[in-house]
Amino acid sequence: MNNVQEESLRDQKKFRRRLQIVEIARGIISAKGLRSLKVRDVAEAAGCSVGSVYNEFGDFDGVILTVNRETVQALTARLRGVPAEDPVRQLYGLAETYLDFFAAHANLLRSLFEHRMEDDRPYPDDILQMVMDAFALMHPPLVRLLPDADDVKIALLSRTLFSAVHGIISLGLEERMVAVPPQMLRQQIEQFVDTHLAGLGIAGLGIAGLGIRPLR
Amino acid sequence: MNNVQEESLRDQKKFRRRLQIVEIARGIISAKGLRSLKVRDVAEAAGCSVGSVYNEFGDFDGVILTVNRETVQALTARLRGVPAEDPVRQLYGLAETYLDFFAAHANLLRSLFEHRMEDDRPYPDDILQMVMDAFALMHPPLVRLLPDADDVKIALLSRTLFSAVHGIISLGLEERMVAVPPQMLRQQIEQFVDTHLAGLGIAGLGIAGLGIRPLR
DNA sequence: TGTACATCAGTGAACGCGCGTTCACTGATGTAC
DNA sequence: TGTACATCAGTGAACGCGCGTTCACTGATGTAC
Repeated sequence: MNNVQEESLRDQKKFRRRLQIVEIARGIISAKGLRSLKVRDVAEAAGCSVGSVYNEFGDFDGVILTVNRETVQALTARLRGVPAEDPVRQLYGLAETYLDFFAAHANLLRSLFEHRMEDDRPYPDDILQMVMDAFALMHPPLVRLLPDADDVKIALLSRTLFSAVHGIISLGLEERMVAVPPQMLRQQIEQFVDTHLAGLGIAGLGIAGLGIRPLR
Repeated sequence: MNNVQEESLRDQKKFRRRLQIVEIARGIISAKGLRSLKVRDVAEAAGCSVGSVYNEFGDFDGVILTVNRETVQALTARLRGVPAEDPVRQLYGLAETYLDFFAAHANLLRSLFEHRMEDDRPYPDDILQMVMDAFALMHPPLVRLLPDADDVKIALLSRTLFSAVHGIISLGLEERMVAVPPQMLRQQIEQFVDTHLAGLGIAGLGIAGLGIRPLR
């Protein structure tokens, strides 16, 4: 018996179960949407009782928030992987990576943005912070492209770009109000970034034009 | 007794009750959000029984959809009121009017965009059509500004602009993920339109700049 | 190594509540004569 | 105008179901000696 902190058999099982529950919950949200997530379904699919879910997560919101937390983390990891050599390409890359991630995990992203807590409890700060950090990834390339702009303006611009791109993608993928065929979304996003950068006085990559070359 | 189609006393009462129910429901959605709308509350506040609500609307979705329908109608009316003399000013006007309407009726707009039907029944076509018509109001000014662009490109551009502005406003008003102080939202929208029009090669109004004049 | 006791995760039936929906009944309004 | 009957909106208690949550109990794992 060594004294190094070691996981007991109990703790290992508990940990595996926890992972299992989260995995199942994520699968259900991803496939059928947050509104279709039920404790009983999770418990059954995870091969345990509903009590165990409560044992591990306190309440059902705990499960949802864990999934959402991991969703931001995965998104952030993907965004961090965008090459940063060229700031213009980086901005395109961030937008396209967001699109790809959103398209692949639409219901997970919706869960992240739409989940409301019970009885007005506040949304966990760490998750909000991670979302902020994620779109702060636009700051460095923007600073490089607009060396004269101060921090406040960069921050505002990055919020604008994020919200705009988010709006185009989320309404676009919904296919309800704004009927854009999914295969055109990428083109639409590229066009958007192109035009917006041009408006900032930055020459874009000129992809998928309107027949109008920005800053020709 | 004349034969001209006249409303019976019964019909009048029925009609007033219907208006009353819709009015109450709108008030509740607007004040507390769609999720807080309950048949019993509506009936009590309207001074009738829950049965009457069902009598008039078939099911509860019927009430919600009626409110949503009137929301798009009100929005469209406001957007049609934007002066059309100058196409550039018209585009700014449409964006700002949308912002004002959204800010004043945030929960009604959210109800319009977020409401999902029970058991996958399709969302009523007339409402979807009205939303499409609303943002098709951008077409004429865009056509005037970009006479060389074909219809498809104009349509795509208007969808992009609508989604982007919608994203900026809806995330902005939510104050959760994207913490923009409400009084800055107007400035943010103006800046966005400014920059995007500049990117399209159109001189904007140059409001609220980044310290960078588009197409200087 | 073995035994006795302590701990604590796991269990799932039962609880409780919210809430949309129904339906047999009532009574006001409309119609016929 | 009055009376008798028909119609149909209005009523609200009761239904039914979904679903998050609890809790007394079980049994596996850990600890002490």
